[in-house]
Amino acid sequence: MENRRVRLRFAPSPTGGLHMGGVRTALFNYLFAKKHGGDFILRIEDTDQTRYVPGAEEYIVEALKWSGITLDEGVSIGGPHEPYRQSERKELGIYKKYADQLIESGHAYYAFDTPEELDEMRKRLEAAKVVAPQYNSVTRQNMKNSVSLPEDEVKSRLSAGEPYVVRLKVPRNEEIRFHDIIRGWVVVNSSQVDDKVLLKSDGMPTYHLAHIVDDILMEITHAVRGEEWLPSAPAHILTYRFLGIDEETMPKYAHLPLILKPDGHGKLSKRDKSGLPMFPLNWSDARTGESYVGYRESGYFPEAFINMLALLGWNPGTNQELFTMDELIEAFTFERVSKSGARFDPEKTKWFNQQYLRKKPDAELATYFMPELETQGLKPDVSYVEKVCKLIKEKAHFVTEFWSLGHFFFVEPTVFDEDVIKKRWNENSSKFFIQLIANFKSLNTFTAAESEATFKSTSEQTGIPSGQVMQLFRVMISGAGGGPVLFEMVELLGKEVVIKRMEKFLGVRS
RNA sequence: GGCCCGUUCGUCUAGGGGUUAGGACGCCAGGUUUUCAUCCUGGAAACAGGGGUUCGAUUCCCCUACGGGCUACCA
Repeated sequence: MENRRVRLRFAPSPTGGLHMGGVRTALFNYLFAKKHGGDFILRIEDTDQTRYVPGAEEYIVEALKWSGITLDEGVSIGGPHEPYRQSERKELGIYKKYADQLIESGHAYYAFDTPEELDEMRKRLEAAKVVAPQYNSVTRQNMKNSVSLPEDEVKSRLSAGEPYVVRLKVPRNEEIRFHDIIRGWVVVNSSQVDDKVLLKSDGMPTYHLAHIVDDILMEITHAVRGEEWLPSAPAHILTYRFLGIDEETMPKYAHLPLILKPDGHGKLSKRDKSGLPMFPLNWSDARTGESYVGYRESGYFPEAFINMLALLGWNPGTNQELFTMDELIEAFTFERVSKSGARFDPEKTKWFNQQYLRKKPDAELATYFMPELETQGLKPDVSYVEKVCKLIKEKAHFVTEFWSLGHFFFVEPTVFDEDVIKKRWNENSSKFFIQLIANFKSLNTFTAAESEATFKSTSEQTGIPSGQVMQLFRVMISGAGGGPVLFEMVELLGKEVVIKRMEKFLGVRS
């Protein structure tokens, strides 16, 4: 074990868009693999034909790519353990072979019960107030399977082609102990574990068999998954044992705490009242026709999204909160993953994005802003857009806010903040601004410092305090009462534009 | 119902037998920016409850409560 290459997999089932909880699971797998110089693998667990959703697999691949989680092996890129899709592996007879092995060694058995009979059994047990109504070492005796039925009947049913499932033969009363990297020792009595279906009647394996077989074959060293798997982990441990795989060789398990809804109760669902995206990318479900917004389309940077996710249920033990992917890889350990579920905070999520927005070079920001400007029918000079970005990025949380924050850098404002005008405008105002226009006109250069100095001197000259007119000035040239640093904004707009807007405003108002 | 997992400010969390229980988001106040935002400073804000163990428990143990998960031929 110690000298084996570290290999982790993310193994989602393509039953819909990958939601953010899934991305976090992928991320923790990825971080650990990379920290230990190992491999990160994407395997698709599409063993449930009835829940397959077209496009889901492609979505998963794209979402991981956008998130900056790169694959070493798996669906979409291939690798030495192909195929990476369980439906295809099933065709190879891989799972059947292991199921047969378990039957031969007496650790699994055939069961011929119909869904109706199973249903009936559960109802009967419930009516009898049985504490744990399940298919297990006790109840299997009364069902139709190769444990309860005479051998020749089993043979004839089998040869008649009667549908069957293969079930794990869980022992009666045995203590199952296993070590979880996050939770420590977990002890469960085998009487709490039911005889899980390993192979379904359509020949497909269930998750319980498939993930184990594939983890063995793909030489997975650590199985990291959500807490919802904790109750079935004892069955998985048992299966490894029955397959003759010792504790040292089987993957180490780590069960991650769940991500909880930002408001209300329960684990994260597909849609949330908070209005925050639950998916990394936009997702429209071909099956249900429903669509969901993504973080990407809502203007989040993948770095911010990942950073936020990483800190949900994990912390570095220091005060550092902003991490690049490389820093996360460096700092990540399972010991610092918390045991309790984490509810995520929409406000903090926005804050992360803001932090990244500020760090981005203006030139990069401009490339994000440019397409928006083009859809507005504008063809501005790139260097001008960069300067605009420099000024407005301090005000924004998202690039998607740039247009509403900075449209006046490109087009004349048409709406003006009437509240500010009502509050500040008086009989002195036009006097001040007429003088200001005259003073501006005499300026040869129009830097922020010069326009500001001129503004002040005009205030002295007219005896009108600048506090009374400054915000009005802002409204005149931008329409809004708030915005970027005023005189920087003035410089960028330029003398001609500023004067023109002031004159126009005064013309209309007075 | 049963089983499993969990429980530190509103939220994410650090800490750990003796601490002024630390940080971040958000919130509030003051300062800067003669405006807004930014920024700076400060503030309010937490160990679920009850029993033990101990000189001393938020920290260790037990119980209760609460929260979450699972309880399919779904993953």
